[in-house]
Amino acid sequence: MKKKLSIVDIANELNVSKTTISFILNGRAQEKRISNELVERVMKYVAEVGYKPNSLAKSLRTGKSNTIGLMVEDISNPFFASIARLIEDRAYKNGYKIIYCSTDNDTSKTQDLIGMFRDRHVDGYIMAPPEGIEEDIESLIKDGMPVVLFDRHLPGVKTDFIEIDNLFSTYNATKHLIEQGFKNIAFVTFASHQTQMVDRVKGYEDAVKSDGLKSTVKEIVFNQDEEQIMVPLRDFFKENPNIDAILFGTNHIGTCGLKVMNELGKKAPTDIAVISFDDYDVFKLHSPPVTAIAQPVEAIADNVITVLLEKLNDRSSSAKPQSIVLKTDLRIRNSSLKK
Amino acid sequence: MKKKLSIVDIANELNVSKTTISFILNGRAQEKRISNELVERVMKYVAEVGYKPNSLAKSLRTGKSNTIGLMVEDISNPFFASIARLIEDRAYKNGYKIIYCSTDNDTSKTQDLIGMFRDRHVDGYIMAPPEGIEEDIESLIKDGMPVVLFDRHLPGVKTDFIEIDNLFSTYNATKHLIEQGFKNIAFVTFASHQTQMVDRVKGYEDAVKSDGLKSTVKEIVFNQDEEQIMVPLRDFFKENPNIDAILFGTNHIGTCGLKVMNELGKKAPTDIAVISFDDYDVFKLHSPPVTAIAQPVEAIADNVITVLLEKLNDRSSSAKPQSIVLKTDLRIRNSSLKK
DNA sequence: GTGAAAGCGCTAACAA
DNA sequence: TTGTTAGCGCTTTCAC
Repeated sequence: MKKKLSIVDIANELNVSKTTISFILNGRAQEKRISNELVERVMKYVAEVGYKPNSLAKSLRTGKSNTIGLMVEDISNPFFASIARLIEDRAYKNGYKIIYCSTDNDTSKTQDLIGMFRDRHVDGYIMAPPEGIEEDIESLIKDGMPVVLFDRHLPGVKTDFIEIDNLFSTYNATKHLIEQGFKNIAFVTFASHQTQMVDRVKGYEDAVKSDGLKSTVKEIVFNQDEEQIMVPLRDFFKENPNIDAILFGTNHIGTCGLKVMNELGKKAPTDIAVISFDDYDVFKLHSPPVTAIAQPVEAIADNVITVLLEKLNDRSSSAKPQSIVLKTDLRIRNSSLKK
Repeated sequence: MKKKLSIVDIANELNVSKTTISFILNGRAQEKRISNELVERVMKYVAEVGYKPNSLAKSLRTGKSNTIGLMVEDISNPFFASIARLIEDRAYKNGYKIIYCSTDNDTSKTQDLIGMFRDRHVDGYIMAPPEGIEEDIESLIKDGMPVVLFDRHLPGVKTDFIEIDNLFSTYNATKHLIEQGFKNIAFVTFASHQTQMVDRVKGYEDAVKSDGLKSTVKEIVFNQDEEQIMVPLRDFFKENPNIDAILFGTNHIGTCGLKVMNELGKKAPTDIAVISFDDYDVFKLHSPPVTAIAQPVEAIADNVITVLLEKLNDRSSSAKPQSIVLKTDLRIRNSSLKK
């Protein structure tokens, strides 16, 4: 186990002061008017011995850790997993590492996690915030930490966020079902006061109401566990035999919904037409293919990281927070077409 | 933006030396025979003002970062995403944070990433290693870093790894197809020299050979991009019209395979029987449901983190590396049953 | 039982 | 143009 070289070792070996080395390594040679010759000699030696500055020490000194904290609801959910992947790529390209964690939409867990991230001196936060976390986020912002929210935002908290047009998405999807001639359209979602969920419900309700149809909203308690979602779904189907179309509010519920429909032998679209939020392989490959509200995952990730990097590079600027709202794409497939 | 308290602030406020504070905070009060009274006073004050030691400084001093580096092939792949989720939970429970990254199975990218992790002083490494990374891993180990591999291992590199019985898995799946009466069974996989892939091919070949059947292996160049996988798959189906059963070597290929079959109007199991490695919603919900080789994801994650924590807690022990091989579960569904 | 002080490796103000 | 030096906040040896 060879000992790691420090800047002092380099300085001694080259008979130069460590300051000079530091300047050269940090690209400030020009500014400090250090001779090209020296710069070259140093760079060559550094490359040769493979010296890498200790980033911990650097962080301690500069207060920067080049780390971004990413908090999602559940990293194993395909929506968040794909966002995470894209954010990771872009972050690494810009010299940032990602520490991630799953909040499970649990407020107190998230508070702990924020504490850990803070403790780790992450430079910035990207999160899909759970309910009730407003104060913690505000305190983060007050302390000058860049925070970018996505998938939802916190009304009242002034910070940047990237989200999609949830209201229009479900409105549009519901309208599509209505146009197809379905009359008894249900919306199944997680019980939640989060903005994205509230908007999704509202979009659905606006649409059914505008056509004088009955609104049937089934709210399920948030849970990662499939069985806990499927139980109330089974009940729902039994209690509402007259439903002829259903809109699922998230990919997780959509997948569980399809499973329950399978169990019960209900076929789309003949028994019940189906649309789900989010577009994944499960929906594309299903028989029949399931109509889905596709989120622009790449654009979301791009915007998130772009906004965060902007804030990171320009800490002082207290420019007005940006709210970016992206469009979704209703991918119409057989599951929602009236025969 | 309130200034963060340091141990010195606490010491001054309490008129005690920072050493004493440090001892108390690190649970060495007893050992150092510090008066209970003082301990209490310090603890009370610390709790009151919400003082948290600067972990960066602590890491710099102790060399421990309480961070684990997790390197998977692609965090957005459901297999790795679910493993990541489980590892995350267990790591956090034990006071460790996770920094993750996706290797894309790219050797030089992985080398960079290892460099970053090393630079960040992660305490331990969990990885699904790409090919050609042997030396880097060995150098990690030589430097005393705990490394646990999973999903595959590197022959010749002496370190702990957790994997599944790949050979038996595909052997068993192939046997199942043979028992069902299929005669022209193909195996479609990524071209790779990685242990898990080699074993999967071998399991398949052993099975077909043992029954005197022809072996048809289609190797596809590794790629995350679906289209790049689907193109050779389309060719394969066209060039091999007589295939009556197919075994997909990974979930990604399996999913793409189903898509191509959809395009071409080929139905399982009547046109071609299908089995895929890994068991996910796509396969469960498919019509017909797809027979799958389910990996024990939880057991893998559990074992990985257990072994790593053991090594972390007992650095000195150069106990013989553990190789844990777990069983898979062939979940037989309609896609592989002869009508 | 407690405290002084060295030092982990680095940056940057200030000197020279 | 380069070097000296003072910390960043913490742990730990050694002395009292």
